[in-house]
Amino acid sequence: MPELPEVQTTLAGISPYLVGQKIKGVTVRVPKLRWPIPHNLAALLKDATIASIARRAKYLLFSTQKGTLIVHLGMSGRLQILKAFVPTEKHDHVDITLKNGTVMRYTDPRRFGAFLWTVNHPLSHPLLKALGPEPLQKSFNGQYLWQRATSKKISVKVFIMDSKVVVGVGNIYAAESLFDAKINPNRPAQSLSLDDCARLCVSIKKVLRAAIKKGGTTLKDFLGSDGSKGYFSLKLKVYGRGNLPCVTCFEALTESRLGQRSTAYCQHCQV
DNA sequence: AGTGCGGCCTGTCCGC
DNA sequence: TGCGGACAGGCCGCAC
Repeated sequence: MPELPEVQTTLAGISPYLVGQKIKGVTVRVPKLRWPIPHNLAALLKDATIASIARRAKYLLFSTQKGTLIVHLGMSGRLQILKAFVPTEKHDHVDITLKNGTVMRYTDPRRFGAFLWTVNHPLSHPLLKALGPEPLQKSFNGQYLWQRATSKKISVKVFIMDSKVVVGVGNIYAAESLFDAKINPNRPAQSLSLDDCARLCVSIKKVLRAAIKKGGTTLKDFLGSDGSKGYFSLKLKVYGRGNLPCVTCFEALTESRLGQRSTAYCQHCQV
């Protein structure tokens, strides 16, 4: 499931093949994603040149002179670059074909992803305008997090997964970051000290950077944008390891649910 | 305003 | 072997 590191990896994987290229045509086979793909997307993109591709949170922004294509990979979405003909399979919903013959193919079994179009500045789009800071930028720091946590009764795990607080921290990385910072995920956000918040910020940045470096944590749904099998070996310390021994103290990890999400942590190490 | 949760989907795994 | 149900998950949007 693409989290921020996977989206970043996808961006890096597809950019060299797409930026500066002119679009020959777009085929939409299944328009029913999280929201319907605009019915005229093919007409909008035909003959457009992809000037640049950027990432904001988990959204990919394809800029053209006509407007911006906003893509979200949802839970199971994947973008691949095809340099030769490959027959479509069941969940291949969109092809964007370039004049040079290269195809960017979107595959998404669960169809939680999105293809949207805007002629305005993409960051002013309703889905993007209220987003919190990027986790890797300097303004995301202990002071900021501590201020935002004031009077917040929700658990710190749910808090850091709120995209209005900080973007790109999904369930896996929230659990891993809290373990790294030695903070119990059940603690109310407002109970965190400034020092806790500073440690947590450092841990979030550390965990995300490590994952980006490894090319993203790769679960079964993800393939690299070049189509190669991408089982990267990022070792998760708590996520999915309920009842297994803590890597630090060897006590059994606790697994519970927080905000309808499975949460694993060490009751001994995380205070 | 802050919080909690339903819904969107399909593949996989479990128990009967 | 087949089948129903639980579960996984990002994130919007609604209800309290």
